[in-house]
Amino acid sequence: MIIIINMINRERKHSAKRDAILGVLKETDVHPGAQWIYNRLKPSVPGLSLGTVYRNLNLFREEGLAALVGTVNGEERFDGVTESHPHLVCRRCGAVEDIAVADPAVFEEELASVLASSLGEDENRIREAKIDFRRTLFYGLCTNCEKAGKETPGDEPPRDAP
Amino acid sequence: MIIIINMINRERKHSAKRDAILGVLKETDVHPGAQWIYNRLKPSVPGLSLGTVYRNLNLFREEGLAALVGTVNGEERFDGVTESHPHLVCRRCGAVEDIAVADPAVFEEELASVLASSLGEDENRIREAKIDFRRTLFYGLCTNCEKAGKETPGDEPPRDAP
DNA sequence: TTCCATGCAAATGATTTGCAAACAG
DNA sequence: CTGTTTGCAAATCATTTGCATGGAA
Repeated sequence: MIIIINMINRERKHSAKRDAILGVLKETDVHPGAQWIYNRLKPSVPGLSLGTVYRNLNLFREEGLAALVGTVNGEERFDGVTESHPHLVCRRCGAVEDIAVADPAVFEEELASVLASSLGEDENRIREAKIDFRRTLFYGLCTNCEKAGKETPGDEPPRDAP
Repeated sequence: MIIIINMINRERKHSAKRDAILGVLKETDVHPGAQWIYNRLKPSVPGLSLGTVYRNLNLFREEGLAALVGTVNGEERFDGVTESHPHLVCRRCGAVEDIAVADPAVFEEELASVLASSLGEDENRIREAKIDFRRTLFYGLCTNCEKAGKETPGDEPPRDAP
């Protein structure tokens, strides 16, 4: 006899604020953190609170509607595009950019096979089975900082850089 | 005429605590955070304070004696091996393991060429010049959690996982 | 009605920092 | 001596959480 105990039956209800937060995340390409989204939305959604942004971002992540790109300067940065793809983190200003690979799925496959071929065969099979997802961050200068020139001071490098 | 203004002439002085911290970091393979190092050292170095661990870890990073692997559950994890190489982050317990590739340098080269071949030629040249380093994190089950079986509950997945 | 969603503020946790004392060169 | 390193505690900063209220089904 199988007893399914539905202890946590979390039915989602509709919410305008939730929609707004997800909307911003899907529209922008800055890979924002919670505070950025909050600032962006505050004017148009007066009653909004920062805690709500945090709560919903975590919901989105659990539901697979959003992905975490990584931590930059201690702040978690999100992506409305959930398909795994590579990112560039600017070592000067901390901006996060998409790296426009032709086909993200192909890119991920090739990543996986680079890993596979770098491992011994035994270890290879072991690892293959265990790995769920990859996160590839490249560190360098974003397009803006590139233009500004390497000498421009002012911004500190992200403290999360290697 | 060249004038070198040595505004910040930070001469490093010798310190037993500093040595101890770096020593632990070089000896272990757990890719520890500051607290772990502190706990490890506290018995043998009674006067040690957590702030000192933080301060020295940051020094090591600036000097290239240590590298930041990434953030797991909000905690920064360090590596005494500074040569760039791939890591596995356990999605159950948050452990960080080295992935034993045959030759890290070769692996990094291949990563770079996967990226290069996924970009258009123009974009390729642009990106090549800009990227300083890569950080590749793989998420899955660490060796211990693999053995323990997928059913074992108890640990939450790292909240920094994608 | 009945839960879910939210605002608000307090709580948490990791990391940083200010300051005076201890210490290395 | 002089400047660096440290302990300690307070300060920061991002994120989470408790609780009472508002809102959706």
